Formats: sequence, structure tokens, C-alpha cells
Amino acid sequence: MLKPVARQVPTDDPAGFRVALREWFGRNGKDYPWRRTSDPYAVLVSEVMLQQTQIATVLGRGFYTRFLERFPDVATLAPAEDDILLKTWEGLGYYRRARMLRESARAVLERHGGSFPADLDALLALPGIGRYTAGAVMSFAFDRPAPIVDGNVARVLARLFDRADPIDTTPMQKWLWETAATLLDREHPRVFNSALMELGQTHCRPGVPDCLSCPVATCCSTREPAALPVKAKKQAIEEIDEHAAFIRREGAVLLSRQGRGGRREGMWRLPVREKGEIAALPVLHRRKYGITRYRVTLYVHDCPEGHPASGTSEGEEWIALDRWADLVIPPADRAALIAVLGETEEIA
DNA sequence: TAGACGTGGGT
DNA sequence: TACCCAAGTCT
Repeated sequence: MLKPVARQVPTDDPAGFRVALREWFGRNGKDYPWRRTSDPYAVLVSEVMLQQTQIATVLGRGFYTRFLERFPDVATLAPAEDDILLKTWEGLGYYRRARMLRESARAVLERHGGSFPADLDALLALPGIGRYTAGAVMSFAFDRPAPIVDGNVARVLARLFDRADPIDTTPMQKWLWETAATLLDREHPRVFNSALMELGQTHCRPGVPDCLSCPVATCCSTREPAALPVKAKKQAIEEIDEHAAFIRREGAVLLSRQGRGGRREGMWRLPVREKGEIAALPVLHRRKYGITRYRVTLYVHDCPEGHPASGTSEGEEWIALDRWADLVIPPADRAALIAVLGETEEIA
């Protein structure tokens, strides 16, 4: 694909850049629910859900709407119990986000009388709110000038300025934030930041971008947009096996609640055993799933009551068959449970 | 500061 | 199928 290569960069004519972006966004900006509100709480919920999570997931699977229906404001979120909170977040991943959102709601009640502060440092001091999210709430909710740099903005800026330095390094991060601050339209921060991100999501998308109709192609210096941004090499994926026991008793199945400080804290899983304990038992189900840097193969073994591995240990409980589906369970375990229970029903 | 933290959509 | 990685933050 041939792409025009500009001789100037956006900082050569910041005013022109802002106008081009604003006009493009005025015609093409998408209509997301969080763009229809200036309620900082609702904006924060959307931003936290969207951390490392695609819009299609948050919107398409109803997480955003469901969460706001159940927790419409800080006063309803602050006292939420873990179970109900996690149930609303189930399937979204990065469950710590949900707890930190609740901690932020509590902090807003305690420190700010229930109203979000329109102040970058005060927002930054709230749990789970980093530089990006603080800037997003400032600009999207309050329409106050604060730069933001997320994956979209980093890609757009790296291409506009033809910067091949890895974006996940300290110096490049510094440059990205400084450049975002320099370019920011201080008269229209909400529209500017929305537009910059949306440009990265539409025309300036990852992989092969659509440069021919890009509204700011006249100040984009890269010759090979598809090669940008550069990222530091990521760590290798590690293959691991998990051996879980399907232990069933009259009307109940043994499940294990994940403990404090660990992965997926408070959620329920099939009880995992040492491979040696149950490897010899028949495999009822096999499933692959990814978590962080691991590629996990989950084996579910049929473990009869009375087998040495069927004894319950810390955090494990018998859950009635008509109740397990209401628990908060990771998707892989839920799918495995459905498959295994379905099979054994047929056998029975 | 590098690694942990989840899941699913896109290719 | 396999791989990439997304509106990041915390420790």
C-alpha cells in the first residue's frame, strides 16, 4: 500500500491538527453510552472496564449496562459484597479492577463527600486509577484539559511522528505524554481526546491502517505505518497442565473457592489436584485456555468418592447441583463443568 | 521495573 | 489452530 509521506508533523501546526481532528470526529464520532453522559462515575466505570479490554466485549456482552443498573452510583457500589460485585464482573477478567472500583467509590464518599473531584492529582490518588484513567475522567467527564495516552494514542503518535523507538520504554513513554500534552486542544479536551483515540481505532488501527482517508494524513511522516508502533519483545508463553477432579456426590459437586491474594480471588473452580494423585483416573473433559503468560490445558478427571483425591481441603465445599451455576466461576471452569455434568447426566 | 493480572475478538 | 493483543495499573 502506498501512503503519502508528509513533510511536516502535527506540532508544526497544532491548531490545524486540532481542527482537522475535531471536524472529522464531529462527522464520524461513534455514539457510545459513556459519551452520552458527563457523570464522572459512569465515565470511570467505562474506563476501568475498557482497560485492556475491547469495546466489543464491554458493550456487546452487556457488562457496562448491567453494572450501572446494579450499581448506579458510588453510594450503591461502596457497600457491595464481593459475591455480587464479582458476579457482575464475571467473564470480564482482571477482577482486581472491580474491587478497586469499589475502593474508589468508598474513597470518593469518605474523602470527597460523594462527588468525584475535577482534579487530576485527586483522581490519581484513587485506587485503580492511573495516569490514563485520571486523564480520561478529567477530559471525558469534566471536559477539562488533561492529556491521555493509551494504546491507540501511542500508535497514532508513533506513526504521525514516525518514531520507531519501542513505546513501552520510559523515554518513549515520556515523549508520548509530552506530545499528547502539547497537541491537546485545551478548548475542547473531551472531543480532542475522544477523536485521537477513535482515530487509532478506525483509520490508524493496528496492522494495516487506512491512510488514504485519514483526516490527518497531511501531517503523518511515517512511510511504513504497519511497522509501527514498535514494542519490546514480550515474554514467552509457557505451556502448563492442570489436573482437576470431578467429584460428585448425591445432588452436589465439590468446588474450590480461590483464596486471598491469589489469582481469581473469591471465585469458584473445579478442585485442582497434583498430577500424580489423579492422572490415572479417566479424563472426562479436556480444554485449553490462556491466563496471563500461561497456556493451560485443563484435564478434568472422573474421581469417585472414596478415592484418595476426593477428600476436601481448605476452601473446598460441596455445592448443590441446582446452585453451582449462580456462583462466580471462571469461563474455562464453567464450560468444563457444563460439559462434564452434561455427559454424566446422559450416562445416568 | 519487569512481571502479574483474564478473557475473547480478529486474523 | 495459533498467535496477537486490547480505552492499564499495581507492586
